[in-house]
Amino acid sequence: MSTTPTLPTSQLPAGAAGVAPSAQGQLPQPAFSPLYLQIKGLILQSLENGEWKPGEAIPSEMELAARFRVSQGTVRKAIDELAAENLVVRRQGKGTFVATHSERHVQYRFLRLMPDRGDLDSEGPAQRRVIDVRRVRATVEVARALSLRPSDAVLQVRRVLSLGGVPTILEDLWLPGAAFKGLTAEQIAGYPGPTYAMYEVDFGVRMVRAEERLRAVLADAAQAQLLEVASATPLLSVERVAYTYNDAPMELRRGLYRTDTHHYRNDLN
Amino acid sequence: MSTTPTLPTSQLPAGAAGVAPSAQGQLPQPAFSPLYLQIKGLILQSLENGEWKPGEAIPSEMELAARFRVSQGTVRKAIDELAAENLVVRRQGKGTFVATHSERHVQYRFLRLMPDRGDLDSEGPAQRRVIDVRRVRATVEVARALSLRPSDAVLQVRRVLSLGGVPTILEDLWLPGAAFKGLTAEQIAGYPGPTYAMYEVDFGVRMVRAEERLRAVLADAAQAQLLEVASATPLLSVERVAYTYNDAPMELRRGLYRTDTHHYRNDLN
DNA sequence: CAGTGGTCTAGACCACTGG
DNA sequence: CAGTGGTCTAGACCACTGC
Repeated sequence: MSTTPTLPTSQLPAGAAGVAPSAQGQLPQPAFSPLYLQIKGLILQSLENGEWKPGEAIPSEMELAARFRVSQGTVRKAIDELAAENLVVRRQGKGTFVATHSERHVQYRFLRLMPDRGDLDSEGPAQRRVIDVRRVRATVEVARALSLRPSDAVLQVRRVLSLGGVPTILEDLWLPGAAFKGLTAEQIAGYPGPTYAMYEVDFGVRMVRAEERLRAVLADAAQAQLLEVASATPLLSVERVAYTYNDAPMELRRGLYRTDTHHYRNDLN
Repeated sequence: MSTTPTLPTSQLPAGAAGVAPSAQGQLPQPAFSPLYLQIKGLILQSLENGEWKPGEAIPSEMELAARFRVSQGTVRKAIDELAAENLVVRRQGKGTFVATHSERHVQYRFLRLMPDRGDLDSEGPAQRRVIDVRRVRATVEVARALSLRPSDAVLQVRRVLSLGGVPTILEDLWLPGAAFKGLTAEQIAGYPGPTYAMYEVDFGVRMVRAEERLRAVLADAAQAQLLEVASATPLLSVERVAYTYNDAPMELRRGLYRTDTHHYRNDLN
């Protein structure tokens, strides 16, 4: 990436603001897009294209300003939004880095389960026990959640996570077979770090956001056994769809959380 | 500017009361505070003092810039943060307004329960049925959550919310007796709008953020009857502490949500 | 020390709202 | 039309990091 193939839609003015929102558009949505949003889009494209890999630094604000022929302030505002969305991380004095799940600090980025006393760190690293990995065809529900066709190949994983030595989470994962070809049980069980970090490293899939739906359910016999609780124990069901860039769903996950010693924490504002 | 050659380590220009980040502390944290954060603090103070009431407009950016003797950009950055925290709302062409729970748009600001199909609006307004209001002494748990002394007076409310005609949420509320003196069952049941809006209007208490802890539990006999479900039905327990300014807790709430037709939705990023 | 992100200013102009 | 928030620029300086 040295020369500059950028300037795809070629709108970036040299010295003037503006960017002709639209000629005499009769559309109900003129869709005025300020410059910094266009810059944000361009940077986003480079992130998606893998021009900079997770953990790497992106060019400095000055460099990007020169590249896009805008002022530093405009680049700054674009990066501000990307940072707010956790797509990049700013580090004063060092640079701006592509966010990654492979960092001690942001481990368990999507896990909201907390012990009633203390914090997750005090319980040591989570123990993963993989129960089952199999290739199946997507059910209607899985297909819809992952934007696949029913009967498309899907990897299904079942595992138990133990916190502080106690089995606490029973999870079923569904992954599009195409993107995760060759995934093995050993990979899932043995990877040192978050599973989402493994997705990045081994498959180039970077999860950017997720949506969860929570319900209270009763443990059936099989679930109760795996979690070492009585049958009909109430469990917190957490259904999660995780997305990469462009709102593309890449993982469906259904977790059953024991909430006798832990709780799901959420901050509202 | 006139008399402001930018200020090294914190300080406010003439006129406004400074905030002096910290005395010559020997702390390892020098606590450098940029100008815009000091301005934010001053605006925050005015919000707390009630200089501008919920729903009212605050002075324009230009006015505030003049008042604090800083540039518009600095005021802007301060307001940006306040807007990000939902303390104020910006409206282009109109002004910046003190956020309020009394708006159709942001109704149910803290309620994350969604019908499995459709949205909350499609079910019409929630029906409130107040079961009980009484004055009690704070238990140890309630006292801790609300930063009170045990045996301090507390208002306890029990009510059932029905969505689309179906009883869906059983809630117990605990409010500091001092701040909510005179609260009646009629006020709670009859107020047209969110309960948090009633707190604002009738008691001058504005909730700014909240923390929730979720668990899966089983309905006991009394709860089951009120929610019209079988005993031992799994329910989502949502324990919420709501805070006003200065992180002062002003309400403890424990909701039991039916999750057979609804789910608790959470977006992660 | 140079390079990075972070703050602050001053001024210009644009988009939106309401009278 | 005037007033408000929103965008953009250019330049200066500060705080932090690493060599």
